[in-house]
Amino acid sequence: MAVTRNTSKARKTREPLAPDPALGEGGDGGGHFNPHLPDVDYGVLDTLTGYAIRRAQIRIYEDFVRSLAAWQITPPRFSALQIIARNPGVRLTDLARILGIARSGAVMLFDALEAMQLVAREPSPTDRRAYALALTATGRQTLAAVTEAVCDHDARIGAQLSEAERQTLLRLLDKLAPGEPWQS
Amino acid sequence: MAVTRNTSKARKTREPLAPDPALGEGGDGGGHFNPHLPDVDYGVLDTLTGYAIRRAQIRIYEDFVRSLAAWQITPPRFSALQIIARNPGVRLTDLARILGIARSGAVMLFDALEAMQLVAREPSPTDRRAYALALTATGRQTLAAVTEAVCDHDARIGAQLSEAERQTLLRLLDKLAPGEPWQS
DNA sequence: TATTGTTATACTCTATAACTATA
DNA sequence: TATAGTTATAGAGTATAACAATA
Repeated sequence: MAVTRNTSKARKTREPLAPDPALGEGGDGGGHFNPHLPDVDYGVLDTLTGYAIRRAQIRIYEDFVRSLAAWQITPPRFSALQIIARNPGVRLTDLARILGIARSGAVMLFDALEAMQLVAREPSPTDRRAYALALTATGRQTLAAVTEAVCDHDARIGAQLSEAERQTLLRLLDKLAPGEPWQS
Repeated sequence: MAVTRNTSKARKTREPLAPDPALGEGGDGGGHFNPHLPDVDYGVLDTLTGYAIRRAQIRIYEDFVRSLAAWQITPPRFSALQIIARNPGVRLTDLARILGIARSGAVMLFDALEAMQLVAREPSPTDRRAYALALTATGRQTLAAVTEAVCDHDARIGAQLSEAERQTLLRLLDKLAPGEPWQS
């Protein structure tokens, strides 16, 4: 089937997905990731830029999901909400490209947010194939609160750094990930 | 079933998994992730430490997998090989804790490396329940070549940075991800 | 009773490919 | 012919829970 906007058939909404079972406190991998256990020789891993970033990313992801659990908001969902809020009328294809995921993934991500009443598909004024993605009123209110929680989380993870250090970190990370791929 | 080490029944070896279909050049998400498209308003995302790290991590992961495709080595596989090489006799439970994954995941990861003839289970001298994990002769040779390729990759992604900047980056990332979780 | 390795199962995420409607 | 959105399917990766052997 294709775009069912103008038919009476209700769209199949997807259930809001669980935030991330990887972080359940229950049993096995339940604890917190410790990036540097004592009595362990990490070898070359300790000298690699890539591993240092991976370590940080795991910890940040954990804290993000914990901090936003009450809203069922994960990092990709927050990114999508921000992009939609700041770029009104983006299409699903745009969203996919911006987030670096496949179009089908963008549809699933958006469907989850739609089931949470945070976003809606509006008709594109220029292309009858496409939708203009938008936040609902609820979505705008929720995003305001969520953004505050995300900024709190981000401040918490950066608390060990001075503001000057944090700016330096952002600048160096930006240089690390330029627009064009690195030369092979 | 439990530990079948001393029986004649052959263990079920797992096929080496494909490196990561997410990076296929074929169709949809096939291109390279561009962390900062023009004409897109990223809003608060541009100010978040967490998003900057996520951007960098995606790009680094892509380049890692591309660089190591010939060996079928992914970041988790490389980490596991390094840990086993530098900490002879670690058990599967140790490996899981070090890498921050569940024990069942460590088994699957190790099984994949075993199917590639890079590692082997040796009897633990002190605990008949456990194995002492070790590299095979092939594993040691392969790891030497793979480590060189990984270091080349890491140098490439850090090429935009001076060595002083790279050291600063590592130091700041280390401060960001300390041993203990951040205070809620 | 607790721990080690193992297996079964489930779920998330992501991709590829085919399809409909429209450009 | 190409593009937008959708769906189906498949795969990797991770988790939880139960189990046998051993501590």
